[in-house]
Order: sequence, then C-alpha cells, then structure tokens
Amino acid sequence: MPKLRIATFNINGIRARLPALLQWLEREAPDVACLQELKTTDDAFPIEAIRAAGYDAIWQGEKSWNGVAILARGAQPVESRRGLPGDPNDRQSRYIEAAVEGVLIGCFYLPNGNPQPGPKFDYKLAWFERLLRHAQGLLDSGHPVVLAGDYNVVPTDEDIYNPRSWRKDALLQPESRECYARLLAQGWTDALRTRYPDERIYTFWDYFRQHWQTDSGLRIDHLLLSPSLAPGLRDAGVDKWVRGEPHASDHAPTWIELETKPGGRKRKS
DNA sequence: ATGACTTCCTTAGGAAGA
Repeated sequence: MPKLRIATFNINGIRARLPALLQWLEREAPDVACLQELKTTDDAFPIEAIRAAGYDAIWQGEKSWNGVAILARGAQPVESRRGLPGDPNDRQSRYIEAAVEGVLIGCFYLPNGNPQPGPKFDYKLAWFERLLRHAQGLLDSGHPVVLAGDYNVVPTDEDIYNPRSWRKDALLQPESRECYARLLAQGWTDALRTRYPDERIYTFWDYFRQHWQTDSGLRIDHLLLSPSLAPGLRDAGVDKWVRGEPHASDHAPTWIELETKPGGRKRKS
C-alpha cells in the first residue's frame, strides 16, 4: 500500500528561514509540506530553490504577515481553493487547498486572536466559524481530506506545559477550544493525539524565557483526518530537531504518515 | 508586567506574534 507523509510547519518567515526549510526537506523528505507565516509577497516566494530541492508548490503570500503554501515532492499540487469562503472582505492570506496523490489538503493559518477580548479575538472566532462551515462541506463531499495547519488553539490543558500563565491568552480561551471541539465533533480525527493518547506533545516553543531549553511547549499545530483517511494513520510525530537549530522558527514541523488506497492514485497499467 | 525574544519593514523603533 502506498504511504503518504504530510507535514505542517509554521516557518515564521520563509526568506529568513530558507536554509532551515531546505535542510528539513532534504533530511525528512515529506511528500507534502504545508507552510504558514510565509511573511512574504507572492513574487518573493523562493520557488526556484524549492524546485531545486525536488518540490513543486502553490502559495498565497502577503506583505509582512501571514501567507500559506503547499509543497509536494515530485508533483504539482492541484489547487482547489485559495482563501476561506464566507467573507469577501477578508484579505488576509490564511487558507490554501490542493489535491495531492488523491488526497485533498487544506492548509491554513488560523488567526492568533490576541489580545482578547477585542477585535482580533472576534476575527479569530469568526474565521473559525467560517472554517467550521467549510470543513463540514468537505466532509459532505466524501473526499479524503487532511486539514493541516497552525490552529492557534491549545485543545486541552494536556497540550501545554503549564496553563497557569496562559489562562488569559486567546489560545486557551473556552471559545477557542469549543470551536476546535466542534470541529472534532463533525467527525475529524486529531492525528497526533490519536497516535499519542497519553503523552505530552508540543509543536511550539516561544522565544521567551528559555522555553525551548526547558521543553515548555504548546501543541497548536494540528493535522485532522476525514473519516475515510483515519483508519490509514500509520504514524505521526514532530521533527523537534528543527526547533533546536540556530535561528529556528518557534514552531517545529509536525507530520503524519498515511496509508492510502491504491485507487486514490493515478497509475499506469 | 506596556516584560522577555524574533521577525518584518526599514535603517531606529513600532507592529505582530502566541
């Protein structure tokens, strides 16, 4: 059975982090890499270096902030959508979607929402409502789907080193957590938590107070699987070594390995 | 705690991240 390794990585500036991205792609060689926080315009996206590394890509940039991309090794992602439906006035580059090897992949950067309460938190919750609506539509389509990205939600207190100093943060608010729980209730499977039901798994360590050195992390980068894909989950993990490199992003790449049905791939007979 | 650390944009210091 063919296997597909799909990763999500908030790179925190693709130009500042290009050497780190290329090193990671060479060493781990994921089949699909969903990137967030490109922090660059479309024309400055380093597509040539990515092609030289054996990947093709689609991306939606934005000056200074946000920005998302989907990379596929040895394949061109077939774009199915850019931008999350539901608000024509939303100009922030936070959602892109493509088919790779018969799997539909939604890659997104959910708004942070701080400070809360306030307009930024309202935007976060409104964006989450739009995601919930779109995710339900994807489920209804019956396609195999992975929703991968920086959700900016710590789902439970088991997903953070110590919730005490984060209680007022947008990432831990009951409203944020309820949105995430409603997403799971639609029928999606949280791949990392399924693979590690009882372990502390972190995907982000902030730059402050030596949080990396003391393993004081948060789990906020998630990969959710549609029902037809969930039984094919073979492995999952976090490439923590990337976070330990010099000039690292504050997030580490988070990945899953899926066994996909041969029917989902085009093959020559 | 208007904190810390790091990026971007611009070239000294503010905005944003989480």
